[in-house]
Order: sequence, then C-alpha cells, then structure tokens
Amino acid sequence: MGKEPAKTAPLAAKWRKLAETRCAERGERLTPARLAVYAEMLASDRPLSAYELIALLEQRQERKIAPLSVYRHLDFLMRNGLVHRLQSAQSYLPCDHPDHPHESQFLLCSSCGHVDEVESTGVGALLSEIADEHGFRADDAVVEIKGVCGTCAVEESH
Amino acid sequence: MGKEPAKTAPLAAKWRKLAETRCAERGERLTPARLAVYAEMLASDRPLSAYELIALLEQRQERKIAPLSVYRHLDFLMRNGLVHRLQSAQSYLPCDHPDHPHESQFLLCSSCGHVDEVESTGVGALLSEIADEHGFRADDAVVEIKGVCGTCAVEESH
DNA sequence: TGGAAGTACGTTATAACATATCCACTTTTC
DNA sequence: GAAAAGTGGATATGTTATAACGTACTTCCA
Repeated sequence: MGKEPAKTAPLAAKWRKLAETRCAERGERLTPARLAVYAEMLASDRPLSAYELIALLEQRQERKIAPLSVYRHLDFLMRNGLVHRLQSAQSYLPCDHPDHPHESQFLLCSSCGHVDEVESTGVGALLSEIADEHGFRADDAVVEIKGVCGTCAVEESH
Repeated sequence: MGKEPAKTAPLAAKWRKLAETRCAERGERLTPARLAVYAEMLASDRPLSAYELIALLEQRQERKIAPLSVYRHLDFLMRNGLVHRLQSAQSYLPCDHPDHPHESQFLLCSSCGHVDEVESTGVGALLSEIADEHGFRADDAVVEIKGVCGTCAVEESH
C-alpha cells in the first residue's frame, strides 16, 4: 500500500501537461515530490529561496522536509528546463515558457519583488560576439537586470 | 602608541595610487585594513570567496580575522568601485579599470577559474532597450558569461 | 519472477556564505 | 578637548548549500 500522495499546491493543467511532456521526452521521471515543488513555485508570484520553499511545503504537507530534498528537486527541475535560478538573488522561479530550450534574461523589480523572464534573441548574439573578440568560448550567460517595473513606477509617482 | 601596520600582500604602485586617488576624490578613507584586503585580492589570479580571503589574510597577518570585518572591507571596496562581486560564483575580484565608473561584463573560465572583465558599450544600451520594451526602468545589470578561455581551449585540443 | 542496476529520496551532519549586536578605539570637527 | 562620526574587533546567529550514508522503489532483462 502506497501512502496518500502528498498534498500539492493548485496546479493549472497547462503547466502540468507541459512539465509532464518535457520530462517524458527526456526520459526523466516527474515524481509527486518533484511536482509538488514545481506546483508550489508556480503558486507564488515571486521567486522563492530554497528555504522559503521548504517552509511552504512543510506547511502544506504538514511534515518536515530536509533542505537537501528540496535542493535535489530544484536541480531536477532546472536540469529539465522547468525552473531557473536567479544568481543575484539566490532564489528560484518557474520558467515562463518551458516548451523549448532557450536563454533568458530577467527583469527584477526591487520594489514589488516580481520578476519578468524575457527572451531576446539579440542578447545571446551580442554576448557571443563579445566572447569571440576575447578568444573566449561562451557556453552560457547570466543576464539579470535590476530596476523598477512599470506598475511600481506608476505607484511611486503618486 | 600605534601597532605595527599589518603585513600586506605586495601591491603594485599603480594600483595603490589609483585606489588612493579614487577614495580621496570621494572623501573616503582607504585605511590599512582595507588596503590589505584589496592587495590580497590583486595578488590572486582568480576571484576569491570572502572566506578564502579571510584564510589568506589570517595566514599573512598571523592573527584571527572575523568574517564581518572582511565583508565590511569588501563593501567599502565595492562602494568605491575598486572591487566587483561575481553573483553566480559568490566571489569577489578587483576591478580591472577602477579609474572610472562603468558597467562591466565578466567572462568566467570554467577550466582555469580565471575571470576577464570587459566593458562593452553595446551591452548596456541593448539591455536598456529590452527593459524599455517591457516598461521597466533598469538601474543595474548583472552580465556573467561562462565558458572556456582561449588558453584553456588550446590546451584542451592537445 | 526474481535479482541486478540505477534512480529517488529520507536522515543527520556539516560546510560555506553573510549579517546582527554590542562595544572600544580613532579621527575629525567644532 | 569634548562631541560626533567613522572604523573595526568579538561573539553570536541567520541563511544558503552540500556531504555521507542508507533504504526503498523502478526498470529491465534473463
């Protein structure tokens, strides 16, 4: 007899399907524990630190969760393109368009904490060019723009 | 009676002068303790974590140094444009051209650990443009490119 | 069908990175 | 030379991430 599946944050069918498809394609197993972490992240309107995530999951599932478990799940989700890590904020957020591999840039609002993921083709090209000029082979790039989002800028001006 | 000045890593006159000038202009005091941290960083050929820095300073000065002290000195050096923090590696490196304020990009070699700081005018412009398109006011940007430097690429091919 | 191999994941402990609080000393300023 | 600002030491704690080890589950194939 298996245990009850762990309680999970509400998860829109769209996201669940995308995640399942993505993992199936790659021969990876999207287990309930992994899905629970993913769902919890999608339920948040801002990036979460690993330990915030632990607290939320513990509350929802009414049991202790070890940091290492969550880090493993985060690794899995990142490996499969479902989640990104914000390097400058040591936090994690679900990918906005996990239907294809891509390089993203992030817009971090210092006022409301919200983060926008954008995908600009020009950036990758420019950075590759810069790397080339310096005899460097670029594999990957972190681009995180800090500032104030439109909504907060409007509120500020009141 | 003052104590002996703390032993400091060798520091090229050029860098010392730049640092002194920069701080003087800004009405900031480049004390021996701060200078010692800066010199230690310049003596390294790769970025150092705060705790690596502590270990090196303790060895050189033959005394205990508290993490907070080093973090304070790092704050000071960053505030005055002498040092940068690598967000994706939680480590610190001296600025390559502290003679003027600027936005930098970093090329991190995953093979030898060396980091090149480059200053491309195009990047800032492109990122501002992207931010604008999303109604976002950009204040600051992190751009860190990971890959393999020219020297290591040559060695790999042997 | 049952056993080997690989993957997932729990538990405990610890490493690595960063900050808070409090206080003593020094330098600057008036 | 007293007040204020700046600097930095000591101790404690908070936050982020990984190590080391063991158990259970899944897959796959003989």
